[in-house]
Amino acid sequence: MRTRFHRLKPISTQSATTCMLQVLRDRIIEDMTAILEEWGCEAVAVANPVEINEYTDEEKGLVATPVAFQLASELGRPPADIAADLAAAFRDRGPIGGIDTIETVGGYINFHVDEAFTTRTLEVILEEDAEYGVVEDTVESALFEFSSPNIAKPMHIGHLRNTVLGDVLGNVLEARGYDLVRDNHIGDWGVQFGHILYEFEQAEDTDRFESEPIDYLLELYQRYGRHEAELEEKDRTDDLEQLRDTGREYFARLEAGEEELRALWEQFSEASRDRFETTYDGLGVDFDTWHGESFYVTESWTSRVRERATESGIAVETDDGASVIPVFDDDLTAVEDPERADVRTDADVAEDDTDHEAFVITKRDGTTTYGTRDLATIAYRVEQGYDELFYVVGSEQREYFQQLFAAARKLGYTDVRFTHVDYGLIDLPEGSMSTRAGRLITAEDVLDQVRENARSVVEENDPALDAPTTSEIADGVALGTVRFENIAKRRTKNTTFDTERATSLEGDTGPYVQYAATRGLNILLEADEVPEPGVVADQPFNEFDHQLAVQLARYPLVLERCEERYDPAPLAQYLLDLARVFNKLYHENRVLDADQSRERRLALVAATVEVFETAFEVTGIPMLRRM
RNA sequence: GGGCACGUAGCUCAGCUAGGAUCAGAGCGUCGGACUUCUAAUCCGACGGCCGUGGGUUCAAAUCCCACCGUGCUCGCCA
Repeated sequence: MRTRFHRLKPISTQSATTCMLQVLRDRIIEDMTAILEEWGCEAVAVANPVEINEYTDEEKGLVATPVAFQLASELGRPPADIAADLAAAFRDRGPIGGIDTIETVGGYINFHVDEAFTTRTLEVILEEDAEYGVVEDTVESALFEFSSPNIAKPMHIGHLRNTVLGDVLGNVLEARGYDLVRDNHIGDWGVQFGHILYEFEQAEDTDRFESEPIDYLLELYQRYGRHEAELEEKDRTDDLEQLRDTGREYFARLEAGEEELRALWEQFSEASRDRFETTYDGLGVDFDTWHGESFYVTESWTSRVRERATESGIAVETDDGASVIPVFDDDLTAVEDPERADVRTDADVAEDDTDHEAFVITKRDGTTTYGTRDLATIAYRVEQGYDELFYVVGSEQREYFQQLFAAARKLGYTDVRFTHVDYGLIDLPEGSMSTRAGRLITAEDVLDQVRENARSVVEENDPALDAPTTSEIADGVALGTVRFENIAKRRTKNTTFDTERATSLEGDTGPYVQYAATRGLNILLEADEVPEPGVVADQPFNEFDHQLAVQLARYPLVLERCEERYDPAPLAQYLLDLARVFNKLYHENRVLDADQSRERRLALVAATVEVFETAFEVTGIPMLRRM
């Protein structure tokens, strides 16, 4: 699915991407620093002295600085005067490549880019090809955990968001120089499997597992929930405890390795993984490893961290035989950061101390908890030698992860960086999702609905199209819709799921962006060859051409911003902008039959398609030949 | 109650990290225009907002600080 429809030959290979805007900004800052030093005002230097505007016009420069305002009180002169002097000083220092004129408007100093900037931008994109915006030197090796569905349950729209967000963010980090191992940390262990195993043994309809394994397992899970609820409702407290004990006992037997239960569990696990594979195929998502939680139990990592905790004295045994690591409030400062984290390495808890939480690593029945397995996972990953561990997990687990990281530091895992990439919850109009209550929308349901919507649009637009092509386009549009939808919002936002909106193909959506890219691609396919920007640089560009070139220049900065925020949303927003600007150009300008600008515009369109393709690879949005 | 997020047009959201200049933006919805042209899944226009509230910092605040209000999540020997 990540095929590129065309590939432009690289003219030269470059090790690192060139961001024209970055080059300009750095140069201007350099000059400005020198000037301010001459003036004796270097102390005024501020965090962000030079701004890059998204658009350029007659008045505003693409690059500008309001630094004169900051100097005004220092120098006791009006900003406009200072700006004029500064601009003159800039001019005296000689020309800046890519900058044409330096003008002032009030206290602003505007740097207007020239044609050489535009040409160079196009050249860089066409030369660097798929490497445009990419940082090639490896900065860090990291384990990147995302998706992580639970077996015996279907993937729902929450997993969908996690999976797409995680996959795209992973791509962003790789483009920014991270060496990632993607791990699907399957939720395949815990007392809930004791519950399911118990219900399975009680059930008389177990033959249904063969034909519809996931639905059946889900039903068993819900059955247990109903049994609990019934007893609770009737206030049969003793029976309820009895049921819970039994569930715990089944899990304890599973964890102890009882063969019969283990064999059943294997079947559950395998059926679930098969189903997940299908969903991931449809989404175009891949993992390097699928170590589930069970892996760390089976491979004795849980025992190892327990021993380590006990021997080092950071864990204490409670009266009823459980083992806990006390995590104090003070332990939680900057736990993610290996440089700044500072935790207590004893477990001396005064009788009435309340400034700590007990992080349980052995329950009183001897079994592991989610936390035990996560610590074991950290132990394993640290031994693998990663610099950083990423966790793409919902924000509802924020406090938990703080405690987990603190516990890991106490265990002596002090060199690795932890990053919890949290994101807002998705709930339904009727309330929060509940698998147990059957209140959920599955990922497959959403995909199917979008495919159906897409198919009917394709059939309406192009009734003569053959069936396979229709499906191919519909699938491509559906994937583009779902992937875009799940990354376009800032990740910290909560969302109430709206089926109509989430499956819509109109407005600020994936198909809008795909359509623009497809139009561009078709212009290229009509043209026989793409000229070199430098050779045709004397052909005229109008404002639409220039706006588009400016958008293209921004791309590397957008990727950088995505990395800084650990959020692909800025990239999605950028794609909307790029598509808008391109659509406008498409409407206003002719390319193939332009009088004087044909070749230069072809280079511009080629660069645009290149950026679309590169960004599509990052976001996993398919590039379509037609739609 | 403590902690963490979020609060911008009727609705869904950008913009906030690094405060700047018509910076109040997009989409949906509503109304009205544009296909003999490289695909109209497009484009253009109109309508629509004291940027939750109140203070503060600053030459300058949607953006930073404080307080408050509202919403969500969280504080399990669940995951």
